[in-house]
Amino acid sequence: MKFMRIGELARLTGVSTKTIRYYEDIGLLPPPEREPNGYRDYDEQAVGRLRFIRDAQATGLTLTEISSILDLRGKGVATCHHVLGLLERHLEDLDRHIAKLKETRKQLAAITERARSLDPADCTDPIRCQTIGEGMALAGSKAREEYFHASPHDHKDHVLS
Amino acid sequence: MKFMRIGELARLTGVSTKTIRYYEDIGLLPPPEREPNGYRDYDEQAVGRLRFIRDAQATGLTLTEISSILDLRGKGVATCHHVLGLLERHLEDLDRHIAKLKETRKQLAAITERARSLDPADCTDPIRCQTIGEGMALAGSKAREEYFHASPHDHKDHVLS
DNA sequence: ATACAGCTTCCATCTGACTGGAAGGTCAAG
DNA sequence: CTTGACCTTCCAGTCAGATGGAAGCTGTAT
Repeated sequence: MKFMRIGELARLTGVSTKTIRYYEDIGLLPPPEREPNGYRDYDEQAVGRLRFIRDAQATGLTLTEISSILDLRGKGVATCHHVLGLLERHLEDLDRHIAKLKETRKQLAAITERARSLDPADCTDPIRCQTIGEGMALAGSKAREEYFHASPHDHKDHVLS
Repeated sequence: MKFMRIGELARLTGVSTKTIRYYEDIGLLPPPEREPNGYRDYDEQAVGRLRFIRDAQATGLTLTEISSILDLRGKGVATCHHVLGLLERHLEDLDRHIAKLKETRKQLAAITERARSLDPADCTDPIRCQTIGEGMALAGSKAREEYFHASPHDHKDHVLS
């Protein structure tokens, strides 16, 4: 029964084929059926699983942790308790994390407010902008853009022009 | 004027001495004064800065980005509107991220609660443990409706049935 | 005087999560 | 029958963010 190949799965989930194979290598995705020609053949469960991986990753779980959650299948009581514990711990982490985010957001907002209140005419000195922009040219990690689902345009566009 | 050595700073912030030196290497922390014997001598500003780094890092900012933000704060200069734009985007990202985390937290909490409320003795059914795993998947992905439209409004049938 | 904790630099190594590229098989369209 | 888009494996490289260890100095306590 043919469902979809790796490229289709990649398109549906936004995860690259490279990464999908990598997930299979590390045991995060089960090896799918193969077509007679050797091509991977995924069912639609794989889509859900892959999307869950993406979402869980965004809440701060590592791939290893996600793997242990997904590996539950048929493992019985111990795993059940294990995962429940994992979940509870993660909830606490999440609460702490959210609290910190709010606090830091406040600080960042203050910095932004101060910057905004300065005279825009001061922006005529390229050296100054360059100084501030240094390191920002290096900023804009791809991983983070995924994490925040930021708009696709590069941070470099905003630096030094 | 002697304030504190690297070990004390590490204790106050929960950041290892190794990591503190590493942050200095990459320009995230300014080189501190030195005692006559060559030991690093930090003032209490360093504590705030290091704590800010930790918090900002927890929001998903890279060390490079944190560095540029700290430069902006430290110099008090710069009404480079591009930098301002970057900061404002960070804020928007943060708001989205916080909102997403809160929602995920809520869903995870619901699933955890249901799992916890089971009689532990009932946890002998491997299928049930398996369905906890599936429930997890439901928690993370709203887009999943596309694939489980069969009973989109009765999640309980998918979770811990 | 010697032990010991704590500091120094320098350099190598690790982990997590990918990402790239070579070398080659598959298959429908032109 | 070749082109081009996909697919395969395998292995190496990258990047961020640390972490470990060697070799050696400092300063206090027994």
